[in-house]
Amino acid sequence: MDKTFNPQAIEQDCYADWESNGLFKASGEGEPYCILLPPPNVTGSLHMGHAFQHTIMDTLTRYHRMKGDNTLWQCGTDHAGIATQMVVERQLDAQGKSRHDLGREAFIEKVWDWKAESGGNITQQMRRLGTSPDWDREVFTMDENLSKAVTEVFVQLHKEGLIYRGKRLVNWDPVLHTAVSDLEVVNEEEAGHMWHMRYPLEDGSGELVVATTRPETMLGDTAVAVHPDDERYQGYIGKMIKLPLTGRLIPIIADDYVDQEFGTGCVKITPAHDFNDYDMGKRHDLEMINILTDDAKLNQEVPEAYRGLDRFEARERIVNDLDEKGILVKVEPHGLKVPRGDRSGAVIEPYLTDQWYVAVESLAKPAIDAVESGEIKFVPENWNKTYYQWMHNIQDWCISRQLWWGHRIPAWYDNEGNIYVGRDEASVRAENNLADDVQLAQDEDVLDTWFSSALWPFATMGWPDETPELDTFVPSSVLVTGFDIIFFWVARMIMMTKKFTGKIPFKEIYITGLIRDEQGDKMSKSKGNVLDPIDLIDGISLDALLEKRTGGMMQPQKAEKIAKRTRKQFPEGIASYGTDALRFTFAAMASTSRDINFDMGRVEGYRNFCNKIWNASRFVLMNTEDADTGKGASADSIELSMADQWIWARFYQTVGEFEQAISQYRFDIAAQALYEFTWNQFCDWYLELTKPILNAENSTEAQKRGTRHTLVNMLEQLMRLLHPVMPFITESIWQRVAPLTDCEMHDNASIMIQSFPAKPKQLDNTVLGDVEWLKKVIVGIRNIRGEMDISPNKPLSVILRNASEQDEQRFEAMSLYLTRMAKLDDVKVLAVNEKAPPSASAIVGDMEVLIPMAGLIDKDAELARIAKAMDKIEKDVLRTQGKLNNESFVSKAPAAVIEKEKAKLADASQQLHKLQEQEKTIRAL
RNA sequence: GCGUCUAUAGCUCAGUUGGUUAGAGCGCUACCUUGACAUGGUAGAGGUCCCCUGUUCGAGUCAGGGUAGACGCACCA
Repeated sequence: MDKTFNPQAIEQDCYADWESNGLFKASGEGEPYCILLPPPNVTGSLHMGHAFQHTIMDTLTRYHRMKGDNTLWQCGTDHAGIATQMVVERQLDAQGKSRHDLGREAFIEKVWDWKAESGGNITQQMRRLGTSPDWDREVFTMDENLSKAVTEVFVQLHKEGLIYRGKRLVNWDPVLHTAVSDLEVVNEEEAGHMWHMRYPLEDGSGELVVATTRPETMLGDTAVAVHPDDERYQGYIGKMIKLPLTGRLIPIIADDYVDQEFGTGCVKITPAHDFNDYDMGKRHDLEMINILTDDAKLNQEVPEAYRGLDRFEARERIVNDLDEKGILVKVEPHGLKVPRGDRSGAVIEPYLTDQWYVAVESLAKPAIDAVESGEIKFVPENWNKTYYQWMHNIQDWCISRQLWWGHRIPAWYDNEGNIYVGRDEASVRAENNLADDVQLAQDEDVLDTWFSSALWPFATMGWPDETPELDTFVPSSVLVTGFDIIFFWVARMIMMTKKFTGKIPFKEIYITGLIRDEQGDKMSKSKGNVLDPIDLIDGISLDALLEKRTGGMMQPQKAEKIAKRTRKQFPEGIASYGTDALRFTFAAMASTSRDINFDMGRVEGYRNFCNKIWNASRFVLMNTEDADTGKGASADSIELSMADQWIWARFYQTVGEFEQAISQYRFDIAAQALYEFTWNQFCDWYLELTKPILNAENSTEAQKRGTRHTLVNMLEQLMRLLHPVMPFITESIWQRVAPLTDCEMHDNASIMIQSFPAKPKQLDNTVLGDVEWLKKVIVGIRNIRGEMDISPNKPLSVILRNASEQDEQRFEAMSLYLTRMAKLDDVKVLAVNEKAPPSASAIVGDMEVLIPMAGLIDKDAELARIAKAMDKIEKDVLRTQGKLNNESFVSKAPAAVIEKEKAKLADASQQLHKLQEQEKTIRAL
């Protein structure tokens, strides 16, 4: 074995073996345990958020597999309609072509080509992360079977009237030329203006001043509204306005939507281009004049001068013209929320089109109930409030997209404009008795990507066919995902799964935090702070990292700043930390917090942890590989030392802590337990405690065998415990150590399919106390050495004063450990009344550990040390006395708490007394 | 406007139903190349738990108010 851990040397081979041996498959035995992978974009690549969530899912999957559950991690990828289509369109654009030049069929073929080219990328990266989903069950949302489910759901919902087609105002992206759902629109505060304009009455008897942030929409105004109770305008209601620039006559109407306090209290109404105006238009039966084309230019409905102008250009022209005509009263700066498409960044237009909708109200009810009843639990729990808030105000879902890449809507039109929905054209004809000569054209639109994602829990299990997987793995056990897609995905899966299977899709929803950079900023290409998980695994040179961060930028002017920052943070690039260190980091950072600032220092620390494990194993193997480890030996030929018994007891405590933490999705606590045990107990103490036995001349063969037996078996079990989080290093070490134990080894033996360490029924707690005592004595002596500046190499004589019977027994039993680990050449137990020479001292319970000062210890230094210790304890004594002297504390606090305080006071007073005695003795020298 | 979250060591974060002296990692200081490991060992320093008021025998933890910041939803003529 190498002296330092080298992850590259082991990871790839390991994975190939697992996969080719079929170890990722559900066993078919035991309790079902299932996790659904949130399908990543098929042509995407693995980012830190994926790596984080996948680590958690894989840890759960591996843990449950080892626990003997029938464990399935169902994986797959998403066709990601808009995102993928945009990528391919950009490629075409580079060749000076648009998708329309190719035509629908050829374009879609291009997308499939792109999928074939880049589609394996993210799944290969997942393999690098060590994830263990059942790859043979991998599905793609546009696979035949999933598409079948999509059609089936659409047809059934349509039949029930829950999918309908309607002309309504939608969020229109004028760059992508498609409708998008409410969720795909982000409203950001931007600086704008408020224009006030005079609208003259038709009869010339006056005017109303209206204010707007979008003056160009005035060309589509079909009313002006005032509040019905507004005294200022009582005389105006019902009169007509002559709309400037167009000369159209529009009514003044009264509607209590109008806020009298805001602006002038008069609102221009443009029903075809504003959601509120649309509602008002419906209420008052107003004309709806669409003045825009689908790329947001003014259309034929407007005066000739403005036709064909882009909306922003038109705004300028109209404002100018109004100003010239004296219609513009004033312009004020005004902050407003601007709706933009989350993909294109374009300003979204409310636009009147025909679209398909899902009527969600009846679907939402059972989905709300499922969470309210506790059948589905959010972890952390308060996310259910976010869920309820959205679900209780849910709007119908616009599911049609004017794209080409996606599931084509299963609807056909005849020449009369009749719509037929069905599984395919033939069944539409059959079901509707349409003659062969009736021409049918399929709807051009495709479905929102999230429509197919919503079916993930059951469509991946074979629905609409009746399959065993539907029975076994629906509901799945837990969904691991981010809060950013609770509405997009989680809520819709609950609705659809309830609707079509009658079951919930998952029992728990573990909402992870969002990975941010070390300063708490979101990672983004434009900020240049993106970390690629693969680069943390393999390492990357500074040059390559700079190229990655600054190459092909949308805003090249930022490149220099990014390069500077990158050079500063990674002057030598990024080191190779290996998968296990990265995974451990993610686990350790997975607390309940919603933002997780990724700290490179943690990765480095856990890389060191891997190295520690590696070297501990090296030590174990060095001492056992060519020796008798008691394999197959009878129990009576193996003599376990106190240290051996202690480490087992400590180990199972840790197993308990780990399992408890995992059951609550506290991966940070679980990781902490693993780290603490492995480093601070196993390495720092246990391995050191084996050395005296292995090296002592007078150890018996049974004792040495016992120690070796514990070394290999402990390490073997520890690897199992660590395996769910750190699959590679544990497999690699396990392969070496398991043959030294009684584990059954066959050709395809892997740690992956060993059972998880199980706590024996009885744990001997007495050894725990014994070894804790030993540790205290050793630490006390080391402390004196450290603070007195006595070389660790200098052997010391030690005297134990006021030792109880138990102290003496413990000393007898562990003197070998004590003398070796504290480097003592002599230990003497002082008899009662026997005088000790002047000494430095450490206190362990009632016992004092004395190190004679002669020739070793500086009087002043020891006095200083005692003063420091007394200071600490004095404060303690005072605080405790204060509490116990407080009558209300004594009368009101629970007895157990008072007892504790009393014991504490007694202990502290005794220690203080001893320190005072020591001080007197030393001062007298 | 409605709702959610965060504030603890220089940095990144734990801290359970209120109850020992508030913890970890990194960083820092001193010493140590000891046959597993310097990606290491030993010892140590470092805290006004954001502020105020309250409840309580007792508050980092609970309540009210405030400050600073993050996010979601709705609305903004």
